[in-house]
Amino acid sequence: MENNLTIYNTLSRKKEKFEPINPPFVGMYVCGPTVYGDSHLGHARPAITFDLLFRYLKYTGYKVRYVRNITDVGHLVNDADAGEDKIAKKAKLDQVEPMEIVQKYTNSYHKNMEQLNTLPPSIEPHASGHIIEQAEMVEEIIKNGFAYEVNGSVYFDVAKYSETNNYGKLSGRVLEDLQNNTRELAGQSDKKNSFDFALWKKAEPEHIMRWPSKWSDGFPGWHLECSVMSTKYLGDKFDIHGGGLDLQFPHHECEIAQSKAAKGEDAVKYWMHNNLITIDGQKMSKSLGNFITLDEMFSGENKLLEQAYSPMIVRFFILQAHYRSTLDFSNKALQASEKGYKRLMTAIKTLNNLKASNESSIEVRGLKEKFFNALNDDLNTPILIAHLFDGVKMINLINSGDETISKDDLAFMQKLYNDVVFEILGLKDEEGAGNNDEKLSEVIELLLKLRAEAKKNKDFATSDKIRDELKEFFF
RNA sequence: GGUCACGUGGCCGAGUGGCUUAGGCAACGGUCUGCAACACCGUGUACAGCGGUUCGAAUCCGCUCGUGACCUCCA
Repeated sequence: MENNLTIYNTLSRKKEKFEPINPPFVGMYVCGPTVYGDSHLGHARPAITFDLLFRYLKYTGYKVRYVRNITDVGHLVNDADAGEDKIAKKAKLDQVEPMEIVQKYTNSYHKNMEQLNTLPPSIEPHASGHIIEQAEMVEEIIKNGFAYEVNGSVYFDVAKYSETNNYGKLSGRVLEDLQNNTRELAGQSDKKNSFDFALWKKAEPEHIMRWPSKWSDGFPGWHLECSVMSTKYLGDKFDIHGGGLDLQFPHHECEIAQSKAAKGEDAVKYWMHNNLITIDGQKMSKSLGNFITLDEMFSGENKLLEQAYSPMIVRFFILQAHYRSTLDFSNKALQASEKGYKRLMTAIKTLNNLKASNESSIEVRGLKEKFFNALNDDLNTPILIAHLFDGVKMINLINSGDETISKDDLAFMQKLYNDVVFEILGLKDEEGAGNNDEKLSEVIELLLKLRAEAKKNKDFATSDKIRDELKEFFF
């Protein structure tokens, strides 16, 4: 499969040519959500970034298996050693079964992701469905001498691992620094070193989510599920592992260590990290409480929001920034995206109705190369979108009669825009007030037709009435 | 405190040595329109500060200031 894609590999801190291990197949694993709350704007970013990559690789012709997990075994609320299960905590509050929480928020995550027009992953494994495999990996790691058991819990021995491996190579951390800087946690710790991390945790009596194992009734460590489920479905070596920048350390660093300790070789070829969405320059996150849920974005029901922003506006907003840059949320920025997005959609409609001439007075073929060069440069969607607007200008000039386009060139443009905007960028036209009620939009069409007729007959009273009343209903 | 990023015009946001006046939004001027909205065309302002390297730096190096991320569950 031919491609000129380069992607930034966090491991090497450089852009590298993308060469699959096993073409035409591509294996891609992305860290999914912990399902204990509504998904927020921050969740949209990796979902859209890697949806774009998924779409583009498929468009190029690769057979892509995209795995994105659901974390539902409940990780700890606060610190590693003496916390409460996050999901169990929420369950107690709501007086429901933990798995009910899991189901509820998995459903809402799916709904939001569909609204954002992200394609469902090929496989969406749940951590709770892979307890046995996780226990097996713990055993492998113990057998290979990189883990130790204390009081029913099993910890990864980072110091031992570091004798023969470079712990910290992904995040650029140095073990000595970690030793000096890791905060002393309150309470006793069974760990040999503060930087060791749990592979299996013995559950305290009040801990609801628990599974039996040879070490204790407990639950798997937080980094283990990704190591296990990625290699289970993509093989011991696979192409791409993605996730948010905040997962780089310790989560992904630990994954690397676990996989290497268990299998003897690195599992991942390209590590990709999307940057965070900020609000007033600060990271938007659950712990800071400054997040806006996607449902709120779409409905406008949040104090920070001046209006509702439809899923495609959010998608376009995110695509207008490069995935490795921070993206600052503001109403102004969203509103700008809304206008830009509508302008693009209008132009595409115009393009589809354009009349061809005998020959083209402008050069349109060069656009394609510009579009794909941008995409190939580490998915530089802001540049791609800038070039899309170059084409928008051409389309409008042709439409106004200032330029002409040949039949072949027109067909070329139509296919190009359709492929790039809808298939690859995953945008879609949301006309009809975001309602997919076809009957309703037909009725509106009818009203608009009536208004046009009234205007034609200089019956402005009627036409203005239709306009104003429709406005009342937000159209 | 340690490690690592970043600082571009009114706002968002690309660009990493020499014509990209990137692009979007806003602003301004115009076209269209019964008025308006929409749509379309055209126009301006920039590279945090200081110093250095270079024929030439927004782009490389150093320092200063500012902001942020990670070091603890987090996308």
